[in-house]
Amino acid sequence: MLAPVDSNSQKKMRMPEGHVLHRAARLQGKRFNGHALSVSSPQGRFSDEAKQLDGQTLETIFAKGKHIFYRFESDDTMHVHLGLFGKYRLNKPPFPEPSPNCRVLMETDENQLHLAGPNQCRILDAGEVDDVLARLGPDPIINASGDREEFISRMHKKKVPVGRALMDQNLMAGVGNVYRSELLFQIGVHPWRKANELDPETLGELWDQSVAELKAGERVGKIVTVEPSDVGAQKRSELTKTESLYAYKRHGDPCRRCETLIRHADIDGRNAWWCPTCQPK
DNA sequence: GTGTCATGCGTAT
DNA sequence: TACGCCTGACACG
Repeated sequence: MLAPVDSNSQKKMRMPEGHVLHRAARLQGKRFNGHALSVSSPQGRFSDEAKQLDGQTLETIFAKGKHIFYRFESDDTMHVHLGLFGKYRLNKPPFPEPSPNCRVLMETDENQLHLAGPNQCRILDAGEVDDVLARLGPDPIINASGDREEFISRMHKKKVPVGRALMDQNLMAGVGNVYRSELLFQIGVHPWRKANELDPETLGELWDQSVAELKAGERVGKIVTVEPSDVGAQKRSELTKTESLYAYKRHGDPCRRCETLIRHADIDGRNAWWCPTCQPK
């Protein structure tokens, strides 16, 4: 079981939009599903709950939107929402010391999961899990049968800017501030266009683009929306860090397609970015 | 060292 | 609309 020192990679997962949680569920599930876990809370804020879970077998990990659920053999389910700051680390032996703010530490002999800074971390029963899931709109990474139509239907009733609607987790679960700007750029829609004034084809295109981009983000572990040809590259893997996005945080920089300067403005307290030429009002 | 900002969201006013 | 909550990176003096 001895591992070379440099293989103890601390896989930090950032950017807590939906793709991060689905990726976390997949990667963590491979390591922990079906195992009896040692569970503790070095920080102390989850101590009672950790005792309740300690020694139980984890049955499954699943995600919807930005929420992730760990169902144990007792049917107790740990529910985590990372918020802005929450971070996971997956460690291999020899395990590092947990940081003082480590809310939850889950271990087998082979793997350690370190969770710090979550917005929410609590144990739910089956009914409470259903309540959380029911609050969430269709998730493009799950993309279940009928979700596309459901999304179009929900959006079509909203007389609010589409830039606001996209952040409403009840309309579509998993999109955050980065994907909001990127998806609207990709389909050429200005963030202030009213959701209910977009035609069904455009809303369908928005759903399809969300499916494609969030699934790609889940696979790669980061948000990369730029088509390589728009920056003179051959494939996405050749893009540098600063080349990966079209609009997000690029105000004052030229659009990658038309060179118009990217603009930004506050929508409900969060910045949104767009190209005034590619996304006409 | 201090202040600010951030890829989120719930509650109070 | 404001605030509180969770934390870390960065700019600034």
